[in-house]
Amino acid sequence: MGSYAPGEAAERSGFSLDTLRYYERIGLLTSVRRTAGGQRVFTDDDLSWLGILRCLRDTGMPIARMCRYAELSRGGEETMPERLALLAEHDRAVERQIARLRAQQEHIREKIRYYRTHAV
Amino acid sequence: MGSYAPGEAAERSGFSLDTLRYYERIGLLTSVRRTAGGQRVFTDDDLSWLGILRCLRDTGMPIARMCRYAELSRGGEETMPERLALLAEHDRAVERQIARLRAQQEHIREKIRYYRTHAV
DNA sequence: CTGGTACCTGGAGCGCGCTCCAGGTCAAGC
DNA sequence: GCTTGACCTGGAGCGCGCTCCAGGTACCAG
Repeated sequence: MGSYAPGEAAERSGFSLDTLRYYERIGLLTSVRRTAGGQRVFTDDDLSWLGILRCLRDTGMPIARMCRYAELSRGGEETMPERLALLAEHDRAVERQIARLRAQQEHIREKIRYYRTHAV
Repeated sequence: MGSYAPGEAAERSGFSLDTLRYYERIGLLTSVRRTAGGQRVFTDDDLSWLGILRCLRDTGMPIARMCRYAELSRGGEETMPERLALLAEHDRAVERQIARLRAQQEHIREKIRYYRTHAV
């Protein structure tokens, strides 16, 4: 616990090394320390931030929006309302996404039932 | 009812004209008739096929897989089992997708609750 | 000290699913 | 007949989110 080499961070977070470097470049990941020689060192905090990113990413948040969230998180307490608003809005987006998936899934199931009864 | 100009087909299906032409190029849409002058004419059947494509697309099926489905649909009765299998597999994929969304949504909601109680 | 592997950087490239463009054709209304 | 707008084709380009590469450096094991 406490500090992880890049390879281990990749493994634990589920992001590739290239993706971790990419996220750093675009400002999604800013707090990663370095050794004297310039190698990255990830902390538990970094990993938990990556956990949040994974969660937002997997639920379809565009990277630009994640960057906005990251920016707010770097800001102080006064960004709390906006962070909250952003997450709440995303929560609603996920809800809509699930509802649409369910509806479309129902159509697929009808199609399947149709095949089951009309074929063979 | 029965035949639609490209613009109307686009409007009714929700796909852009360019997307309709693209789907035709890659073989997702093969039955569209033409006027003597070469303009497309869409039928109700075309529109209902487009409805299926929209459904598969919106639930995240890759285009290559939709092409496979289209190919099977052009085949005879004997492709029924494979079509059925393809749809059933996709249904399971959608189910997994929804489950993952729900799980991640729960994390987001925890985060929101955290902000609500700790901030302001 | 040496070897080997893990890591570094900047920048180019990729795969998907469209989207746009140039330059021309078709067709309905006046 | 003429205009006007919708449509045609082949092919290039784009936006996203990575992914790969070349050429070089760091660090640990023996």
